[in-house]
Amino acid sequence: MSEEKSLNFLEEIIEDDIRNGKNNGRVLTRFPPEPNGYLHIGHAKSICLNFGIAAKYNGKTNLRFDDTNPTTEDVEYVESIKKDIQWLGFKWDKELYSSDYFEQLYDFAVQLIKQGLAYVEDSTAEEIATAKGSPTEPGTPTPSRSRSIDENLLLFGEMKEGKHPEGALVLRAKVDLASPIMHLRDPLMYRIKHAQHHRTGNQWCIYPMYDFAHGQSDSIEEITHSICTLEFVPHRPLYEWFIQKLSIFPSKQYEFARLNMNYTVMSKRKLLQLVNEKYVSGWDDPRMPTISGLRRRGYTPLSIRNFSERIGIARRENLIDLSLLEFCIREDLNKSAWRRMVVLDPLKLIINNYPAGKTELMEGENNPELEDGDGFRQIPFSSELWIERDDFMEEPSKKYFRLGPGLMVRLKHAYIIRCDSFLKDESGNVTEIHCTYIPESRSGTDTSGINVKGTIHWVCAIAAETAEIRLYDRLFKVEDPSNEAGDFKEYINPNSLTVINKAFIEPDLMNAELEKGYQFIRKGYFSLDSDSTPGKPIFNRTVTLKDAWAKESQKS
RNA sequence: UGCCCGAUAGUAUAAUGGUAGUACGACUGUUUUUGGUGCAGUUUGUCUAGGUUCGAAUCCUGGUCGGGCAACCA
Repeated sequence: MSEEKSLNFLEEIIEDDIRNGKNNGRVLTRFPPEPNGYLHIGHAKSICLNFGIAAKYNGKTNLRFDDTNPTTEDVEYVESIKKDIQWLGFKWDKELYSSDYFEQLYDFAVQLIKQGLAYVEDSTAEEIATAKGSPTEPGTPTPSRSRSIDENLLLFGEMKEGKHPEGALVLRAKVDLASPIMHLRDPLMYRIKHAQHHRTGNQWCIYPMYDFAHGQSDSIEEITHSICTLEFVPHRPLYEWFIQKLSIFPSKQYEFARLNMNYTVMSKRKLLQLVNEKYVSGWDDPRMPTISGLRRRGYTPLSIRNFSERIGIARRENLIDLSLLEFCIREDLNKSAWRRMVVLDPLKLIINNYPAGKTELMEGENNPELEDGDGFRQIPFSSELWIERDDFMEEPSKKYFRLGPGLMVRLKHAYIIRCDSFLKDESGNVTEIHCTYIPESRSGTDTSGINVKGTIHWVCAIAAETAEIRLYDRLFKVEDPSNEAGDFKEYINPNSLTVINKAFIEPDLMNAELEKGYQFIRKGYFSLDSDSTPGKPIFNRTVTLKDAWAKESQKS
């Protein structure tokens, strides 16, 4: 029937597991964000993967907040993360928190101490680091390593009870200080933090490290396939070590390459800097690669899901072209966005032979891609119009299909006109152009027999409303700002935002709705910004249309 | 210089020992009342040197290149 689509390597693993009856064919994944920032397009890839792959194999996905570091986390982030996942169109099975397991994790730690596999360390962070050795030299034991089990139990209990200041003691796993895998050189399991946790408050003053929380949480939930990004590959031996020593459910970790995209940054640390240092207006600034930023910019959930599908899943490092994301949103919006006419850079056009004061209503389909145009709207027309300044050239080149002295164009949804003359101000700028219209050329009932090459958009000067338009360009001037010398912020594109205070919009756009895409004909896709107030719409440009003319004219 | 990943067109991603394909990009033509869309087509690739094999992108060995690992972050 349908074309067999090739599987990515994770799907192959899962199909293999199902064939072999592993976990009785059960598939349970999890999406485990730390609530210390907003989700970005890279997380969207992971969300689509985790939720998508589970759904494909009749499994489920838990949402688990990996909240083991109270000093960086906040409920604001928890709420934004939940909203973004739902907006993308996914439903989690259980909403869970690593902090739900603090008691259980503590018991696990006690168990390991009793097994002689964990000890309380009293060296400083620097001393610990030094004693770990280097990749080419083995580490050396600290005096704490030989502490008795009873003393370890006593001290760990004291840590929990808050008898020690931050930094005084940590709990370490006793693995192998000579391991060629640095991660196995007695990693930290617990540290003291006298901090307020966003869920457990002051109940705890010791917090498990990632390595002692993540795998165990997976295991407690009986996650079958714990999918994470490549930077966790070195953690896998430890992940397995803890599970084995604790004799708990053997969740398995698999890694794929995280998404990198050119002309932006994708680390929460850097995104946080952009927000805190006011390079952008917030996490949802339309220039941000965050899901909330893309939403505000006008991206649709479908476009992001399609994007995630197209970029694929592999273990190779990648740098995806922004143009692919743009293709995905154009593809979706072309099929769904209502067409409207807006003049961004206005020039007055007067039709000399059209009766002054007369108005007509022209009819325009909402979307020519859809059946019956997806309905129609009325567009007022009169003898005075606004057209785009770059749709007129005083001395047009050969390939220019628009207006110039003596040239004819079609006014979209209206008449064919011919340019007769134009006016200039004292500094040489064109201020007004005068035309003649062909009465029998009206759209739909054209009997003029005239063919013109160009069609331009316009807005009736009498009926026009106005709006603020925000145009966005890539946030960075270079493809990979993190890879450049110096601070990545030096490479921010100073022209990433252009504000047009007063654009002329056709009246129907006063009814524009949030999170609905509009195509401003010949200009791009736009959506209403949440800063809009009644009677004062603000539009964000989601993405331009492909513009073959811009390329053509750049050549010369 | 210890350990671990990885390497297929500009960018991604398939081919699971048997014709190197697909998408985006680029380019050409065509349609079009959006220089948009659609349609048709062109272009460019298996890191390298050996080996195994009738046959290698795929398996083996060496090399090269790229990335990661020594946070009281996740």
